[in-house]
Amino acid sequence: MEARRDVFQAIADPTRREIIGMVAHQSLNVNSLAEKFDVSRQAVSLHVKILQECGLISIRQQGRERYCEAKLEGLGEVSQWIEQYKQFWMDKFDSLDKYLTKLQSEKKTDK
Amino acid sequence: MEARRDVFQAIADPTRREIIGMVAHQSLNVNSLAEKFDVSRQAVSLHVKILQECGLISIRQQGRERYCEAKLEGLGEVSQWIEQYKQFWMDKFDSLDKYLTKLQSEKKTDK
DNA sequence: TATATACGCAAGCATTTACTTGCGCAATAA
DNA sequence: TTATTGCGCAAGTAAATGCTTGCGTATATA
Repeated sequence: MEARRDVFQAIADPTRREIIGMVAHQSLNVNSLAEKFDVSRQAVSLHVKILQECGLISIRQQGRERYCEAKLEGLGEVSQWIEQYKQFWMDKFDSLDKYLTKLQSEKKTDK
Repeated sequence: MEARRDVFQAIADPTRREIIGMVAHQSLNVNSLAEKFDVSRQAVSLHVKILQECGLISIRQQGRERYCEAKLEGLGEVSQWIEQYKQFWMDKFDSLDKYLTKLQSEKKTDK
């Protein structure tokens, strides 16, 4: 698990996306983050490390605790990539809202 | 290689992102797509299959050829996910342009 | 100072991934 | 009809991924 990962890879994992979501609202140290998941602290710790390496979060050491803070700008690369295609499909739907509504109704099958 | 993949996973692979990029401009059959890459036709064929399963491209069978057409709406899920965080970091940069410029200069180290 | 807490490092393991090669089959061209 | 071409379906393989279980080490707390 030592390959150089990029942001696209980082957000491919649902657990990591969740971590980003949680940290986006408030900084959390590794342990309290780990408590929210079913996997071990180690597993979460590793996800955190990966996210950090990709520049999606930063760590603020405070005593023996390490607080994770979201660096959402790191998503810019993905945003940019998506953006270039957005217009292509937006035309077909006239408006984003229309599209989102559609997406929402399709998503009802998930989870 | 049989797990149910989602869109985030699909675009995590650079080859698949390239395929999307190519197909976004014009439909291409599997073989002409494969010619553009260093990997075997089979490998590309598999990527195509994955992209299709994730709803990012659709296949139009025409004789013995299978044309891949981009279904960029499939990126909506990712777009939506990114969008929710975009405001968070946009504030810090005032404008998208400013941000993109920054990203660009950082990217000079890549490839 | 002794003990508990927060974490990272590292080794081990089952899957998944990305590819490859070989084979078979239907559609087209000779 | 007989090659040839386009492509999917395995089967096999090396590497990557996600996770776990020890173990070690600072930093707090009793």
